[in-house]
Amino acid sequence: MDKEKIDKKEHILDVAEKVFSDNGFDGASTRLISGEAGVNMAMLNYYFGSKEGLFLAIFERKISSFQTLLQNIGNDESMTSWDKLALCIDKYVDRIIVNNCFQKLINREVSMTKRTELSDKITEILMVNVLEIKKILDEGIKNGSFFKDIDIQMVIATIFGTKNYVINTPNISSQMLGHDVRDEKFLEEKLKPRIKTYMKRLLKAYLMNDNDNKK
Amino acid sequence: MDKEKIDKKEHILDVAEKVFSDNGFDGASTRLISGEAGVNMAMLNYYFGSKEGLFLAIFERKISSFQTLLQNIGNDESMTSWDKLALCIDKYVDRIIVNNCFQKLINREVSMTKRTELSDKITEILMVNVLEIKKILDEGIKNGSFFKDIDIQMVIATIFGTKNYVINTPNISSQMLGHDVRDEKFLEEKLKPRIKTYMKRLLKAYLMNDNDNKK
DNA sequence: CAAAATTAATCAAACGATTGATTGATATAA
DNA sequence: TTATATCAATCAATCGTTTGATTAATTTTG
Repeated sequence: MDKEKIDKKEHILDVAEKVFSDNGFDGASTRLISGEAGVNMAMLNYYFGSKEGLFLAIFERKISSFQTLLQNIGNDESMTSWDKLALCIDKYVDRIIVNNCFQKLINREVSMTKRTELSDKITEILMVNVLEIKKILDEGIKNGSFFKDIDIQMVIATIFGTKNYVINTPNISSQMLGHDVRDEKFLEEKLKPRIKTYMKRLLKAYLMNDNDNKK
Repeated sequence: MDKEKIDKKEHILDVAEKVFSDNGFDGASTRLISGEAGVNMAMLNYYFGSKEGLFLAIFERKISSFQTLLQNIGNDESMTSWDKLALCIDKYVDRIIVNNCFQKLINREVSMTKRTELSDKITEILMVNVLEIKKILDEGIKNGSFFKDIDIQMVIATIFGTKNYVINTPNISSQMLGHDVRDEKFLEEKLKPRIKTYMKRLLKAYLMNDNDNKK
C-alpha cells in the first residue's frame, strides 16, 4: 500500500530525528538509527541516498511551514511593529519547544567553525528567519514604534540566544529552574508561557517607551 | 629540558583546544590533533592517557580563575547591585571573547541530552557561575535596586544565551553583523564593546527604573 | 483473465576507510 | 644502567556505504 510506504519513511525520519538529537550527527551511526527504527541498514541509503541525505530530509521536513508563518506575520499590514514582533516571539517559542531536541541538533551543527555543505545549508535556511525579524525591527524604527538607537542585530541574538540557552543546556537550566526542562508537561504548561511573558517584557523595555513596564 | 617538556604538553593542549573547537569532539581525530601539533600520535596517549583525558586536561586548565573573579565581585560590599551586575557582564564578555573557540566546545558537550561524566563535570562548574549571578540579582531585588517581579532565571538565560548565540553560531552572526566574528581585531575593537553596551542597556531597561534609557 | 516481465522493496554480508589505542623498537638523558 | 621520550607500524573496532540475491508489488502482454 502506498500509505504504508510513506508511513515507513516518516517513521524512519521520526526515529532518526530522535537518535540524531540524542547522539549528535557523528554519534548517531546508521546502525543505531536503523536498529531503533527496526529497518534494515541499507534502507537508509535506499531512501535517502546517504546519512547526510537523511539528515537533510529531517531538516527540510521541519523548516518550510515556520518560514511562511513568519513571512505572513511580517507582511500583515494591519498589525503594529510591536504586535508583529510579539507574535513572532509567541510562534517561535511554540515552535522550538515542540521540536526542542531537534533544535539542539541544529545548533550543534551550526556551531562548527569549519564550514561544510551541511552547515552552509542550515545557515542559509536559518538566515531567512533572522532577516524576517530584522525586517520587522527595521520597520519599527522607521515608523517610530521603536527607539532609533537600538542594536538590531544584538536584539536578534537575544531572541534566539535566550531560548537556545534554556533548551540547549538542559542540565544547567533544569537545575536553575528547579524542574526538568525535558518534562513535556512542565514545558508546555509552565515554561512556555513564562518564556513568552519574559521575552516580551524584556524587549518592550528595551525597544520602546512603555510605562506599563515600570512597576 | 624540563621546561621544554612542559612547553610541549602546553603546545599540545593549545592545538588540541583549537582542533576540538573547530571540529567537535568526534570530528577531531587523534591523527588530526597530533598532525596539527606536529607530534607523534602516540604522544597524546602517552601524556594524557586517552582522547577523553586530553579533553579533560584542556577543560581543567581553564576553569579556576574566572570563578574566583566572579565571587570577588559578588562579595564586594562597596558596590551597588547594578554595578556588580554590570561588572560581571564586562568581565564575562572579556572572558568568553578571548576563549571563544573553547566556549563553543563546552556548549556543544553541555547540549548533549545523554549525560556523561564529562557533561556532568562541565555542568557542575558552570552552575557556580550561574549561582553567582543569581545571588547578585536576588540581592538587588531585596535592596530595592531591581523590580520585584523580574524573572531572575530568564535574565540569566539572556545573559549567557545572547553571548553564546553570537559566538556559537559564527556563520549566522557573521552574516548578520556584516563582519567575520572570528576576526580577532573585529572581535576586540568592535564586537566586544558593542555587546557590553547592549547587554547593560537591555538589562537596565528590564531590571530597573532608569530614565536615561528612554531616548 | 492469467502468465510473464518489470520494477520496487528488503535483506544479510561484505567493502574499504578511518577510528582510538597499543606495541615493541629506538633514541635520549640522567 | 635506568628511566623517559619518541617513533613507525599495527591492532581490533566501528564507520558509512555498496553489493548481489531474494521477495513483493506492479505493469505489460498474450
